[in-house]
Amino acid sequence: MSIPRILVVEDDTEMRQMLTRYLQKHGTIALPATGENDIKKHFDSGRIDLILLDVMLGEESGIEICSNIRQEHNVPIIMVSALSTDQQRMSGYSVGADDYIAKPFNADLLMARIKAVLTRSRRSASLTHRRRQSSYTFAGWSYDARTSEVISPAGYQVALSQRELALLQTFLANPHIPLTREEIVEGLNVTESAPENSDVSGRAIDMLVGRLRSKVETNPKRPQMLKTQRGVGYVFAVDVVVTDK
Amino acid sequence: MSIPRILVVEDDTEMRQMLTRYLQKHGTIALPATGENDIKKHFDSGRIDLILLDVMLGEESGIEICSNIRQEHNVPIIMVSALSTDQQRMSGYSVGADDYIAKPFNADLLMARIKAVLTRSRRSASLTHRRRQSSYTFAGWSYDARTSEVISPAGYQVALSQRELALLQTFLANPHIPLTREEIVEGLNVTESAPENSDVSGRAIDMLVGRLRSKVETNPKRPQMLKTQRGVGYVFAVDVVVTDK
DNA sequence: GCCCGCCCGTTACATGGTGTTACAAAGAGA
DNA sequence: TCTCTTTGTAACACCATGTAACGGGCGGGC
Repeated sequence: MSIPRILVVEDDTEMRQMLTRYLQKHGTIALPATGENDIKKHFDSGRIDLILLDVMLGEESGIEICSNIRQEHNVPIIMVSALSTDQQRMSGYSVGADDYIAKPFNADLLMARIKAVLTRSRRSASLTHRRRQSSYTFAGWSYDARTSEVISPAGYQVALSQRELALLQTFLANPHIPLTREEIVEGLNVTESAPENSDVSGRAIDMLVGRLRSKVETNPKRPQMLKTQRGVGYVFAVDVVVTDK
Repeated sequence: MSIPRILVVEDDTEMRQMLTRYLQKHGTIALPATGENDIKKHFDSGRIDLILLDVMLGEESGIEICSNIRQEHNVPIIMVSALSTDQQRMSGYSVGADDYIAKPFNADLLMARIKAVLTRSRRSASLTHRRRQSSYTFAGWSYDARTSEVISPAGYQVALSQRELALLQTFLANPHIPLTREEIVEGLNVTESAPENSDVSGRAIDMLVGRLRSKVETNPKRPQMLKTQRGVGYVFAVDVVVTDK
């Protein structure tokens, strides 16, 4: 892939300059924009790989802009905001943002998330899936990606940790496909928009799978869903129904 | 596919109305029915894509109705019931229900299952997208490739290792055909999505066959199914019935 | 700031699957 | 029947994986 072209939509001049400089220093092309009109111009004049969008743009609402962009383009969007309540986060995701980051943010964290989103969209066909507000059903279980709620066939809500959720999501995106441990790690890095989890060591995935099994398998000793492929990795061995909301 | 037409068989008026309204809101055509007579009328008057069938219908037994329908039509059936014990579930499946859901149920979950069943039946209609989701029957045994379950004639589930399963699958795909050890190794490499098992050494297949025999032959000393072709290899010497799901 | 609890990776050990080896048993041919 | 070859079987060893226990790190509450 060529150098990523990132559109920085931010009305505060200082902030905008800071961001563009930072992005350029990190090997990307940063295109400054202040509002919806600018965005359109940039779209007309060339490829855009990602949009960094401030939620509060004086007059205009970032949320609305995000929603508009989404209707026309399939470009990844990261929302940036001083507001970080779940409420805000929700409305960001609900209009199709791929990630959401709160001000003030650590610059390196931002870079990591940008990388994650770019990687994700590059391979969205294979390992990963867009983070949409889908809900999944599998073997009587249901998982709502929006609320991260996991419901057992008996109707109980099961509490999974973040990492376990990310693992589950990775499997749900690749049912019936044997995944190597490396692929799973990649999947986790993409699903969680956390700073690149180096995670080089060996058995961590095994542990994680074990812990997920203990929570979602009826009989963890004889797993029905999270099956081991000896010498390969793991497979999610049940059908998954995805319901877009 | 056109809009799915779903027959809702439920004697409780409130429940029936609730269900039909919900289904209609989700893009399906819901046809209300209260008993077996209604069902027949609907079958005569048009296409039915799926039946949602309450187990407890006052006088009539849903199980019986299900069984009757199955004898005449090949329509998918989802049983709905307040009883969710495994006992009940079993008798539901044993008369041919495609799924079983317990009251009270989450409406979205129900919708997801409906979608799953409809997708499944659509898939089986088109020859192209057939995965190896077949189930096999041979000499009283059954093997479900989807769940990898092997059931003995007596009804016991037999646990086979991955390699043994792959071997069984290889034989099931080539009944009555003598296979050399090399051909079997190839078959295993195809069946298992494992890294090319070089498997150069000699006797491994013999061992594998031996182990499979010890699990599926009544008298492993005098094998009836996995017969040895001296100087050649092995044959799977019973008829196999393949049932696509 | 301190303490507590949770997440999660690490480590060490247990378990189990699978190929190898060795030897016994069964066939085939002389 | 004797002998050679092929196959069956049990014991073993190796390695991938399962699992329990530990501990560092981090965030929340006081």
